[in-house]
Amino acid sequence: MHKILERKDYEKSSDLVAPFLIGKVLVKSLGKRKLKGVIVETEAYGGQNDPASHAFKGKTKRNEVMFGKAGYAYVYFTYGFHHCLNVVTGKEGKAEAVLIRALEPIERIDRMARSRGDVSKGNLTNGPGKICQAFAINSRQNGLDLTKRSSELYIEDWGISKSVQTSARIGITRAVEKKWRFFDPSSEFVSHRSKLNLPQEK
DNA sequence: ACACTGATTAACT
DNA sequence: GTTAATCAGTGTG
Repeated sequence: MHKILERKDYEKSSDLVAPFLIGKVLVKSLGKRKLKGVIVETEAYGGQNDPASHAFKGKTKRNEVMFGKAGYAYVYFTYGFHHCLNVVTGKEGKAEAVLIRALEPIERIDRMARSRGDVSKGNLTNGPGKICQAFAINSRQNGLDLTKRSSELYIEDWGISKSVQTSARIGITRAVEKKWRFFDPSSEFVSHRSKLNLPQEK
């Protein structure tokens, strides 16, 4: 049995938790089965001191989960279409979170493809909105405790080691100078792959 | 490979 | 009324 991440793993600041989550395994129950994927891309968001964070302007109905304890899921709906999955980090009240941006699918890939409309494997989970569609994550999972194995959503440590590179965060208009995006440069499942400016590889 | 755009909704100002 | 931590499709080179 793989080790499930505990509360204390999430209680550090988001810029530490974000790279820590690279190589960890996201598990989502769907019926009797479990969908699994290795996290290959994350972004850190600060609280009221980060202009790019949803929490920047204080607590609202939408972001209230961010102001709670670490280790809970913050799922938000955006652009009229998409959900995005975050994990609350840091001390209670600081409203920090880590956005899960991309995964490498490893279990129940067929089920993910069905949810996604049978796109190619490389396009199943290479973006935050795509992950939620493939894993059937929506606002019902907002506020879930990720530190219990009985939860329908949690993260495990399989001891997978990955290299981690940083860059500016994607899709934001403020605080663009912060290098708070973390990803595995060798993974084909990272989002915006063609814009990465990486050395050639297959 | 790149730039641009429309889709569609909840929550915010 | 405006905005948004996105995506898929289209057109161009």
